[in-house]
Amino acid sequence: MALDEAPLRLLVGPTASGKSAFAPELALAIGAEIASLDSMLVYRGMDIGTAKPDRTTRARVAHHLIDLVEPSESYSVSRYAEDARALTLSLAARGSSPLFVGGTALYLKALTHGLFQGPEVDPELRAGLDRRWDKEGGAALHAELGTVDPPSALRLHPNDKKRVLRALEVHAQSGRALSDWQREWRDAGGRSAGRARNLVALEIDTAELDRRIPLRTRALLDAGWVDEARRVRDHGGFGRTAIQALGYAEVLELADGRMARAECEARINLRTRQFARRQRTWFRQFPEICWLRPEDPACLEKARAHLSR
RNA sequence: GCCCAGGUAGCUCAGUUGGUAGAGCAGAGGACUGAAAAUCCUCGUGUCGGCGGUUCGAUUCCGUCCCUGGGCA
Repeated sequence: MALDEAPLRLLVGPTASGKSAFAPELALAIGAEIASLDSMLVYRGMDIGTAKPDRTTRARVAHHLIDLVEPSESYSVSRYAEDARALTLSLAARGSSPLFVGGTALYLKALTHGLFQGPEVDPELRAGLDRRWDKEGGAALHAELGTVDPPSALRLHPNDKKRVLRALEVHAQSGRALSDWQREWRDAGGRSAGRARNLVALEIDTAELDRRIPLRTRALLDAGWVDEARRVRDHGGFGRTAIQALGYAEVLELADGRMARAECEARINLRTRQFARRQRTWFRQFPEICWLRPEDPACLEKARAHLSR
């Protein structure tokens, strides 16, 4: 179908690498609109802590896949894949196309490799498994997974609660092993596994990142992050996924006087650096990435050329 | 100046009844398909403060010196 023929164009990079500043220039240069590739920009009202692009920027270039749900709602990679697909179709219908920009590697993989058509989350089922994990212990549930889905049990560490529970959940819902779904998906080539894609990433030294992160944390706090976090909590609250946004838990402790400002900043800086490192690990899984340095005067031109291949 | 408690991994500390030491955190690497800014796994040689002494052997015992807290003057 037409959707799968259009090459994906993406700009990725670790947090604080300068994507937000660079993206509008690049989007204008290639005649695209920006589609966020970020699991935390989807929440309305979480603007400061997630460093969401501001109004001025969004007025210059249209930004999509931002502010999709309330923080109290759960969002997920499957919803993202659907939303991204719908957006691509609607842009195509008016002769435009998206430039995906962000740092959520799982969403990137969902875009490039697609998702198998398996069962969605069943909150009650999952809650029940969660209770069993606490009561019977992870080893017992991992052993149980070994009887219904040996490949997944082999692949997953017994302590990997999140994935062990998901694998059990998939089997309980569909009667099929998660590994079956995945194998079938791989064998079929995936819905868009072969889809052409042009991937550009911003490269930044860890020393420079270490310099920028504390400045960014301080700037976000000075811009009113504490009030924002309080506002979200007092109006609807944080859901299961939104509360995972880096720093909000710490900022709420600061708001309640349970943590000092200096400690709060230090803690957020630490977690941000660790996050950036995990992102680096992820991006190494995409050998086709064209790495560019933002300080290179020809960066924009190189990115434009790479995405226009 | 005297008394007490400490000085062990980048940080906070444990420990060795004398046979050259290990946790947490940090850091590095890895994994990752409906929670992903999440979650999980792997990786620990460091003059055990300095110098002497006792000993086959000292980080451990003894002496002395230095440093850091606290107390008394």
